[in-house]
Amino acid sequence: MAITIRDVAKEAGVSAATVSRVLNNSGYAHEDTRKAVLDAIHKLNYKPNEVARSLFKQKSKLIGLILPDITNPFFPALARGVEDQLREEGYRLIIGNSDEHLEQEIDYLDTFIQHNVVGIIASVNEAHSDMLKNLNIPVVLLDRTIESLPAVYADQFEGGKLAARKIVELGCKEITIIRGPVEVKPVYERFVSSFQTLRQAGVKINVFDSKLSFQGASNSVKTLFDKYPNTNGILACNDIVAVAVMNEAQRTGRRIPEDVQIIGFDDISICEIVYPGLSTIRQPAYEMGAKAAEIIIKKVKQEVLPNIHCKLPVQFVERESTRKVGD
Amino acid sequence: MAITIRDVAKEAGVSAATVSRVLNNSGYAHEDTRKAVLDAIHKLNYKPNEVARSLFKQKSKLIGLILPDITNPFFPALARGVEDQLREEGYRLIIGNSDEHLEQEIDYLDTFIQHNVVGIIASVNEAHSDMLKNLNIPVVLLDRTIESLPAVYADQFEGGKLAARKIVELGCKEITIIRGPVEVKPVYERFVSSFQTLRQAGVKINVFDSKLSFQGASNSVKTLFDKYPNTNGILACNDIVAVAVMNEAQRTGRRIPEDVQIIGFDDISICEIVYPGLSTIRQPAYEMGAKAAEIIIKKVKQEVLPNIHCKLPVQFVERESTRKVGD
DNA sequence: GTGAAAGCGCTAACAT
DNA sequence: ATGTTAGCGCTTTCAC
Repeated sequence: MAITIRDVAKEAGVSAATVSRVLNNSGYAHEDTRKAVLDAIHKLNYKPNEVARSLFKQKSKLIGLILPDITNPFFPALARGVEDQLREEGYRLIIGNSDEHLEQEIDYLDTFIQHNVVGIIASVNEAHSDMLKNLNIPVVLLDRTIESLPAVYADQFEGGKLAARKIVELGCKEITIIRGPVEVKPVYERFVSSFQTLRQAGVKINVFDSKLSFQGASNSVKTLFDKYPNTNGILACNDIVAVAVMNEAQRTGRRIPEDVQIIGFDDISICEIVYPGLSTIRQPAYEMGAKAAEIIIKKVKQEVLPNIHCKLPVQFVERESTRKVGD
Repeated sequence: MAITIRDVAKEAGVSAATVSRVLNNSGYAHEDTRKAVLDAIHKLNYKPNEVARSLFKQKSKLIGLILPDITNPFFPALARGVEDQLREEGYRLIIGNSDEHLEQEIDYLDTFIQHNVVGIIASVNEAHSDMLKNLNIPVVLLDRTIESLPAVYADQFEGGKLAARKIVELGCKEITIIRGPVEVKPVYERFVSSFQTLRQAGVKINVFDSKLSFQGASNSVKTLFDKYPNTNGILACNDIVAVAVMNEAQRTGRRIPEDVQIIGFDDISICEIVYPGLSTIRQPAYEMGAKAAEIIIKKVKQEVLPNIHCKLPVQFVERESTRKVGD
């Protein structure tokens, strides 16, 4: 059917082993044979069968990626970072959405292993991470992390603090923190950090709960201003929720930022195109993905690193949903 | 290292061939041996090596998916549809973003083949589709399609017409169509259809160009109202552009929908959370992905279908960026 | 009904 | 410097 290494061997008048050697730059090969082989490869447009390679070597060029839900714009940004970095090194990505279901995570993990993936990058909740520890291939956690495994993530405490500080500096007196699901660690951390910071600042604090998804956020947020009509500063757990809040604010006749200031979290692309532009805490999602890919590649290449925890910096991105009172 | 079929065979006191038979429900197996084998499998937690299977059978359980850019929210919706449908049947997804670069598409295609994928789902521009025709595995085009290959897509002409009709019905007299890149076929088609429909309606038509991406749309759109200050109805080539336009409209002091009405295209999640909510032409992205997956599976199973072109319906989703004048 | 043997395409000893 | 051989884990004839 397809062209095999034997076809190339025949064409070049050598053995399959020789072709393999020039292909992999392993062992000796006379310059002339080398040329002949390369010519044959070119002529037949031969592409080695990765499956056969994988079977023999017990390792593929595949990396498994498990994400909660690619439909949430933060994750595609991570995924692109991973993919672009991986491609450079000849690796490919098998991707799986878990929808936060343990069962699906396990399912994907199993099939990743069955496909001889050489490494796994995953974003899972703490409670789900057990099976990741017993894998005998490298694992790097991304965004959602746990202590005992290598990880790449953004500085949630700093982010939470930054957001809180800003909203206080901006002059808000009654601040509502919108807390996402507490099972999602980074989201919980930013909440805690914001809360503590606000506490110290001595402002009035409200806590309001919301889902993270589009649908969920939109619903959750509807009662926000009924419950806290006088809130003039809002810290949202992510940008989606923040945009939903902006919507609700405007719907109830509030001006942004004059009446309510809003700060999001993540800096997904939407922030820049909504009106008014959404001020937010930027997580370098793409870079996080790329970093995770870089680490996994190093591990695959046996460069044994310590249990590395790579914390990337966040930053406040100022747009129009915030403005210093009096400016 | 990992548990192989031989381990199971030993455990069950049978040969590997027998294990294989019960595993695949092929050939005979005495009920008792069957049970013994199943027990052994369970006891050892054996999972067959898909790579070995793939090598022997010359076909894997992998499907390749090529998308322009997963960072554009329309595509994750497609991808989820594909993935969810595929998972049900035990298939897994290798995913690649092409960024519309022919080179990257070819690159991914090559490595898909090298990994023995059994089918490919792709969203590529017409000019890039040549190499897809010469593959000897099933291909289904998704969203961006060409005549000569099986395809799943939404009815762009109907969508374009619908949008145009609506904006006229709504009472707009000077309508601006924002045209995306003409190389992107569905985008071009909806433009043509809108344009024709508007033509027949005898309203004043402006045509304005924009990129499709967040960044691109945001920039492109900045001069829109300088150029057409009196436009009171806008047909955007996609929702991202539409939101960027809403931004620009509000920035220039226009009220939506009182001063300008805006209709987007796609119905991505953002539409629902922005303020005001964006009226749009809905493409059933998730269903499109699922349908493409369904077709590719059928083809993989040799159910030879004709060169199927599956056109899914679009619909107008009314939100707050449009309102009948006088209402 | 079950086992032995061959082979998918490749690579890594081991010979030569 | 190159070829021969064996084997990665699986499935499928083909004997029995």
